[in-house]
Amino acid sequence: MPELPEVENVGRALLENLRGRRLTGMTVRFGGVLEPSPRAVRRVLVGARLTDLHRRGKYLILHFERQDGKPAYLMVHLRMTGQIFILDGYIPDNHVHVMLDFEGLPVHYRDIRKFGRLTLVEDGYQPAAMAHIGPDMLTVRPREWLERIAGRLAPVKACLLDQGIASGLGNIYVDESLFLARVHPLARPIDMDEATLREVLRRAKQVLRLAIRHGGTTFMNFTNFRGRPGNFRRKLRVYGRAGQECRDCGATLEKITVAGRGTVFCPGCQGEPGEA
DNA sequence: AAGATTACCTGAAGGC
DNA sequence: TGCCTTCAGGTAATCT
Repeated sequence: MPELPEVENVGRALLENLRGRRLTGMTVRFGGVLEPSPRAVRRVLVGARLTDLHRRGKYLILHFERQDGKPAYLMVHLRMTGQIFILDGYIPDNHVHVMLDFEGLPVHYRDIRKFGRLTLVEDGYQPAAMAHIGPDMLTVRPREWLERIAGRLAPVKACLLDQGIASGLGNIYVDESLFLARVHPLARPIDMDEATLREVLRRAKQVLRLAIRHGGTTFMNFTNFRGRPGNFRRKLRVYGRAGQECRDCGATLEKITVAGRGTVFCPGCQGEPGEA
C-alpha cells in the first residue's frame, strides 16, 4: 500500500527520468482511472513537456508546459494498488490501464484494484481538489502540527490517518510510529501532554525518512518503478506481526480495530490508552 | 464529533 | 478448472 515513502520514491524516479521530456503519446486501456475524462487528459497533456514534480502527502503533482506555453498539471494518487513503471520492453498485463510515451520512453500506470486516479488539473499546482489536505507529515513544523492535533477527541491513530491534519501516513507507518513513540493507538490527543505528542511526530518523521531510504515497504504488492520490491518490510516492528513477539520486550503483539483499520501494537511497550 | 457503514475493486487466504 | 466468505485499507460519501 503506497504511503508517503513509496510515493516519494515514485516521484523521484519520475522526475529523474522524465524531466524535460515531452509526452508524445497516450494509450488508454481502462479510462476509469483518468479524470475528468481520458479525452480531456489527452487533449491537454499530449504534446506537453514535463517540467517539474511535487509531492504532498500521498499525492504527486506533475507539472507540464503545453506547447502554447500554458501550464497544466496531472495529480496522481496511487491509493491502494497503483503502480508506475518506467520500463523498456516491459510487457503490460491486464492491470496496466494507461500507457504513456515520453519521446520513446514508456511509462505505464498499473492498478490491480483501480482505486487510483490520474487527474488533470488546470487551476495550479495547489489544486482546489486537495484544498482539504493538510501539510506534509515529513516537513510540517511541530508547532503547526501541535495546533492541528491538540485537543482532538478521536484516537490518536485516527488523527494520524486523517490527511486533513497532516498528510502522508497510512496504516503501516501509523502503527510503526506509535510503537516507536510508545503510545497506545487508542490514546486521545486531548489526554496527551505536549511532550508525548511531539514524540509521536518525531518518530513519524523518523520512520518515514528511514523507509524512504530503504525504498519503501513492500507488503502486498508495492514495487518501485523498475518493478523491484522495497526492503523496509524487514524493518517493521509491529505491522503484520500480530501474535508474534515484540522485538523489544517479548510480549505478544495484539491486533485490534481502530478507525476501521487493522491495528497492531505491543501491550507491553505501548501501555494503556489512559496512560498516554 | 466521530463511529459505523457503504462504495469503489481485485486477489489472497482459509474453511468446507 | 471448486465455491464461498473474509480480509487487505485509501478516500469520499452518507447516516446516526
